[in-house]
Amino acid sequence: MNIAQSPLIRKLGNFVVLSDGDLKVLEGLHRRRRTFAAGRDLVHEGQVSAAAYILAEGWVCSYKLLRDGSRQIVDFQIPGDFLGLRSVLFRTADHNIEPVTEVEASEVQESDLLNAFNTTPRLATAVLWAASRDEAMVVEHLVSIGRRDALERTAHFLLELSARLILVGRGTRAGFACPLTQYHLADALGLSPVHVNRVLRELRECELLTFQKGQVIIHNFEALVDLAEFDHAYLDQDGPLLR
Amino acid sequence: MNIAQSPLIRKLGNFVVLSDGDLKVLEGLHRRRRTFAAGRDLVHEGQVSAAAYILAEGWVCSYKLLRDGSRQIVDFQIPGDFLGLRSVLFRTADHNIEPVTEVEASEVQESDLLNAFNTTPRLATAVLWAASRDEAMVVEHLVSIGRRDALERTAHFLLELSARLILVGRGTRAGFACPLTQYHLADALGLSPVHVNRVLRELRECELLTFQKGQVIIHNFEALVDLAEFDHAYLDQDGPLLR
DNA sequence: CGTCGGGTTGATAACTTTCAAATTTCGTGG
DNA sequence: CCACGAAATTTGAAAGTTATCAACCCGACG
Repeated sequence: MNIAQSPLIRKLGNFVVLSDGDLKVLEGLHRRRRTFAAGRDLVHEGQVSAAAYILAEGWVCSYKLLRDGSRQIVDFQIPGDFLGLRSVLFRTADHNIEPVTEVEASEVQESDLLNAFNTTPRLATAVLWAASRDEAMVVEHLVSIGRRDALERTAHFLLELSARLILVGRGTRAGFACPLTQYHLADALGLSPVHVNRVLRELRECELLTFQKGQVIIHNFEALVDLAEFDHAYLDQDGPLLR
Repeated sequence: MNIAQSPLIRKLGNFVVLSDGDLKVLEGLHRRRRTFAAGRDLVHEGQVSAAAYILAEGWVCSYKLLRDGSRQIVDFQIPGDFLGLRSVLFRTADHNIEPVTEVEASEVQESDLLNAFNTTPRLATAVLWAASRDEAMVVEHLVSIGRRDALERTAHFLLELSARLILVGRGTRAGFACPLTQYHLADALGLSPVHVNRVLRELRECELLTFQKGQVIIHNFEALVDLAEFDHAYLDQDGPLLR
């Protein structure tokens, strides 16, 4: 794959203008490509992990397991996202990571990462930015679960996914391919799978969006945004901020 | 106040051993002390803010407001915590900050902060650590709201507060002073104030803990930890990690 | 005193889960 | 290409948890 097509570059390009030098360094991080099978945990809680990953293809989710067997998915990562940045800096993973689909990712050693940051501060800024965006997403997720009802919450979640996918060229306002099951949605949204099903039906019947057969089709973007009180300021930049 | 008593230093000291040089730099950050009245927002969403703060005395909360007037408190900050680290790096606040009590805080300019980091990398590590811990707390909060029922959730929240307060010398395993109202709890836990009241009653009647008149008294620490599935690994270090 | 911000309680309503079962989809081997 | 079994989706009914509404109480404070 041409480096310029990489979803990471595409994403970072929304935040900062990357020089040829930046691109070269980024390319360097993309050696050591690895593939992971769906379903088999990539990282488990408590694991003393060595590497971070840049997701090139496929989806993963970060989650925590509770004693009673229920789980809470904290976040999904899609192409262009970092995996385990924090685990690298702090040596121990505080959550599990499961590939939702087969995944291709570049393994990044701690030293290479720090090196890249030292060489190209602009890159460091961009990555920090991305990390900060991820944090903002977790906060927004928290707000959703705490104060939005199931319908709003689901709509918000799918809109956020949509915005993120558009940013890496994997979706449009009309919809996107989505490998998640209703169980994934349930674990992410803090709902039961059965209720997720009903909510999806309602969204469909209101002609807001359809989620079927791995496809999300957005019928009425405006109405969804309004329903979910979705504010994409925290995801979308209106063009690069650093030039 | 003697600098050695500062809650920030006390907290960071749990993560890294601070040299005299580190302490000196930290002390430098503590000029420009300011006081804020309870209830009047310190930062509001969208504000283009300039400074971060180190909380010396009092509690604040970070929250988001929804259209229907409900709010979700994302986190509380207690003495020794940083305020608005992210807003400084990214220029715009994505949430509101309200003092729960009267607050004393040291204003820190972006430049001073970056300067301190450059001078004393160990300090930068410690602060990063603290920031990372905050992130882990938000994640744990998310899990609570998503997958724990009201009782477990409340217990977990109060245990976490307890652990944090102990770390800065403001509490013991037996309890702590807590200026929060039941409304604060409700907004943090994603519950209604009425239900919080009932939950607190139940915790009291089960002789687990009492929350009354601004005091949290922990009657049965073990049972609470078990009920809440509380794992303080993410808060407590078993002694400093960097020497 | 009267008001106001908390706290407390009961009754009812709303939302979501759980349980159970049927149906559809999808990957794999025949 | 079809059959089969497992996984995912769908639906109904009943139960459970939490929210809402409506009072009432109490102590602080002007």
